[in-house]
Amino acid sequence: MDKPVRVRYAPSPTGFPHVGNIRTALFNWLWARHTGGKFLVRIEDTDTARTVPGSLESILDSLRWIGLDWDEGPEVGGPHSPYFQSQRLPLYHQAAAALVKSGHAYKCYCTAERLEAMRIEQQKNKVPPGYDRKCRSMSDRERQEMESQGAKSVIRFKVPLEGQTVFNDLLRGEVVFENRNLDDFVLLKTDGFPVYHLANVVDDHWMQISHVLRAEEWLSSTPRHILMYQALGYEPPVFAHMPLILGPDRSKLSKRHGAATLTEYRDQGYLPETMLNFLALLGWSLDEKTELFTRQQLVDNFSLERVSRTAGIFNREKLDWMNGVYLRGLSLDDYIRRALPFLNKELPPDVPRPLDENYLRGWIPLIKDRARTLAEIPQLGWFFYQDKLSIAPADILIKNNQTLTLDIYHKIEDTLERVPFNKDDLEKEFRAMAASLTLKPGELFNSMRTAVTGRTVSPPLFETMVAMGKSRVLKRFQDAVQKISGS
RNA sequence: GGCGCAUUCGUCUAGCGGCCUAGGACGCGUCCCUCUCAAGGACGAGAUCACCGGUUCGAAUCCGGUAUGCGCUACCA
Repeated sequence: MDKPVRVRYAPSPTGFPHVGNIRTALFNWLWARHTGGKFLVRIEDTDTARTVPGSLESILDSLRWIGLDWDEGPEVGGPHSPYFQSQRLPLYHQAAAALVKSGHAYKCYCTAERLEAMRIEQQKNKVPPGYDRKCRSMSDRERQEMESQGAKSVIRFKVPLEGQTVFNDLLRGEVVFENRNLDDFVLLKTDGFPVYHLANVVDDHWMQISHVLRAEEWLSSTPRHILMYQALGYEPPVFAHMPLILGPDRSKLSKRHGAATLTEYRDQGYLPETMLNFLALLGWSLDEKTELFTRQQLVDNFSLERVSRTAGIFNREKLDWMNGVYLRGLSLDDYIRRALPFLNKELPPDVPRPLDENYLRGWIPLIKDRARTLAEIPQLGWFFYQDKLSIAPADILIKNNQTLTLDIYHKIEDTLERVPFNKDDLEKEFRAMAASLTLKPGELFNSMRTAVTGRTVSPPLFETMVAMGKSRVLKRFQDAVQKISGS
């Protein structure tokens, strides 16, 4: 009885997809994979004026990056090719012609200027805006007249003047619209391209879409679509309107909200598995506690019934936390492989490329648990490469005493020469030194940390020293002695 | 303005009539661990469930209204 599940992600190439767009794609994909149905991608490129170069690639890249593979669509084709609306124009023309013929639509000759003037007038008079249906009641003679003058026309849908349009939203239940609140919207523009509503309905029909899972912003236009399905004699799909993702200011996510596109998150060092997990959880939940999901667990457990109805704000802090969790869970090899692009880009340019792999394998484990994004890794490991350190005297002087510190640093240098250069021996030796100097370990270690790393915050001191290598460490202490003397 | 959708800790959410003196997570605070920072562990602050009525023995959960927020209101999608 139930039709096979066929869902689609239908972006328009008018900009780079943000997390809200991709979340919609994700829910469609999850529903298809969960049910064993098909996931299609269809490009709604009917607005030639607003098409943004590069956005198609960005859309497909985003999908690929988080692993949403499509069964039909661009690049892979499919039984309903082509999957670009700009290449399916005859279908829309046929549908529009059929609607005109059956009396469900009509040609409208109103000019943009008249429409504009009408809107201004409506605003002035505080009348609900909308097309005034001037051309709806034209006689055949008047139409012939316009045609013979070569007047440009659009095709508008003839919305019933009364009655209600009712549909059942899977998430929101029954939604009722009064037809009198709808105006006669445009189906086909003067340039011969369809408007979203027409193209969308026609394609969803021919592509046998079973469920339309789209953002809530479309809820208000759904009655138009239902009316078209009825007029065309198509069977409507199941509708489910997903909650919006809001920016920090609680308005619909848009360009204004900064790093909102998915590829920007990639460039900022977030892992695709983080984004997949996080986006899934923004608007969907399994139970009261589970937060971490593998791709397979999401596929297994996803259900439309558990999709939230309320719009949510994208919580960057939680994203950071989750990315840290995933980062820490990576194997060292995987971690290095993913960090490499960021290291190559951000580490000092005078460090030879390719980066020495042994050296990497030495220090990366020390910062592995400390980074929350891949982009932080070069920052955290910077001092493993940068030999010229700038050091504030206050951070290196012990008991704020130059002579004492100098004295201790000479001892440190002696010790370093003498002791086996491994973590345990170094720690044992320097703890003993601190004790013999009646210093707390921290007093000595923090000063040394500054000498070695140029920072007051670093991974554990002796492991850092070992990873860095004896000669480099000795050099840094020599430099430090110079600095202390000169301070 | 009209129409629609929504409303539980700062944020994401659990809850689908009694298990709720409302649970989890992020963030925040305190403590433990500790050479610093993380990570980890423990504890804690934080929501009169938007408000007002109603239904019911009993309501965060059902109904009505109000308020607020958001969305739509193009020859954009």
